[in-house]
Amino acid sequence: MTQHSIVIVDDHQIVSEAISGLINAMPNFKILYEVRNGRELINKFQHKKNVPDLVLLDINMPIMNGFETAAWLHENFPEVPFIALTMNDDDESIIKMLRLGAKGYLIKDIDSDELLVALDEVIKKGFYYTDLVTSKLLYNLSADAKPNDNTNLSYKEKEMEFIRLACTEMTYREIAEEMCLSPKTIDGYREDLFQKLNVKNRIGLVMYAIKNGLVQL
Amino acid sequence: MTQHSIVIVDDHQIVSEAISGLINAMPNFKILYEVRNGRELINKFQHKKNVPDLVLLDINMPIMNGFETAAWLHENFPEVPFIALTMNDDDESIIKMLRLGAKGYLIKDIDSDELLVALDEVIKKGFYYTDLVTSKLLYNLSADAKPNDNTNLSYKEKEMEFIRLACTEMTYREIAEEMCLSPKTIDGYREDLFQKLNVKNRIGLVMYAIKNGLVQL
DNA sequence: TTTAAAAAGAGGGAAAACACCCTTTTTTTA
DNA sequence: TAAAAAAAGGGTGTTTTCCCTCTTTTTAAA
Repeated sequence: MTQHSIVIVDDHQIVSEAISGLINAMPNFKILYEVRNGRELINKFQHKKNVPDLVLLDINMPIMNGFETAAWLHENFPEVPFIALTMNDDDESIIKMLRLGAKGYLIKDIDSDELLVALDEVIKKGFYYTDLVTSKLLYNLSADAKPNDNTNLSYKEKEMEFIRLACTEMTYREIAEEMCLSPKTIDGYREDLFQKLNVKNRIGLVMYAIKNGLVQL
Repeated sequence: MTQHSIVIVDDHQIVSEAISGLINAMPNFKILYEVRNGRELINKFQHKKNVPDLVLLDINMPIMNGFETAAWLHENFPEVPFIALTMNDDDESIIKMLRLGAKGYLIKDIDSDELLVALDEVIKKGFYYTDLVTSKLLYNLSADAKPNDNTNLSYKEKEMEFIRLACTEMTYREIAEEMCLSPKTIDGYREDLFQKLNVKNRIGLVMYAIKNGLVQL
């Protein structure tokens, strides 16, 4: 039986040690070493003998976080699979990690059995995606298929009207006329929305509106 | 134990019967009826007693195919889950079906055990996605993995690059820097494209790019 | 029912960015 | 080597963006 080497990237020493012990207890896996952030991992990887068969990666870390580390890994060692192992269970983190090439995404409260199954699967078939991850993927897919799923962020009637018109070639002056409001009022809508949606300019607003199905194509 | 009712929509009588027999052999499932296409299913659904707990749906059928049927189901009976059970294993079919709300996607050469597992899972937790499906979802997620087939539409490399960047919040000055060109050259690209695509301003360009799949969302 | 606060609408002014002319230089290529 | 294409520049008016302040209307509380 071949023994597979694993590296843990996590700044929480307790967690890191616990996982380490757990994995070392298995005959077919062994922890090569543990590091506290991405920067340390990069240093280690300079020596070929320090490149493991798999990396377990936390997200929240000082100096170089999980996303940056994932990007670096994906770019420089695409043949080394990594699994995100983190507390973050928000959509953005999951999607972001998957985009960055994560072969699995585990929430830290999983039981040890599942972790070992995940390691096994990733080594054997290259990936291990839980139902949570699958559902995020599916949701991501249907994001534009469900235009009227904006119940979380309620847009007022006028605001929606403005957003729709902002996605056309009309100038704000023309939009104001169309909506029977002063251009200055429109200016107010614009500023409010930029702030609320965290965009810099009208292009950003348009892209947001499209990505979130606020406008019909 | 509750017995769950299942309906098969498939024009291949042999397949339909085989699956039917298989499922009826299980104590917790029973086939309510079989139909040969979506139109027949719609007719059946007019009576409330004919609405099952789950639908098994083929894609290639005469009169009303699987996609149309899926769309109708999703629209009119969103509470009735359906699993696509088909020969098509191409990306488009899978993605399309998932978009239409399929709770599972099975290729017809699966063994009977897996079909029963799938039925169980869909009834219990609402969905059952195989590794094949998951991998398609993941593939769909990665933007650069799906090159848009507009390469033939005479957009030069630089032009495409500009269009992509024009769909971000970057200013033209920043785009110029990113592309290692003078802002004035970018200005030229812009004017050419406005003319060529018959748009008035950057918003128009962005909308054109999105509508024509020139940019990935 | 009055009153205070919040929200919507409107405005002034100014810098930055966008859009549109037209001309010149450099590079490609036929 | 001449023509075409790409890159770059000059100048200018318009639009956008981002500060403010102010009035009117709605809403909610006293």
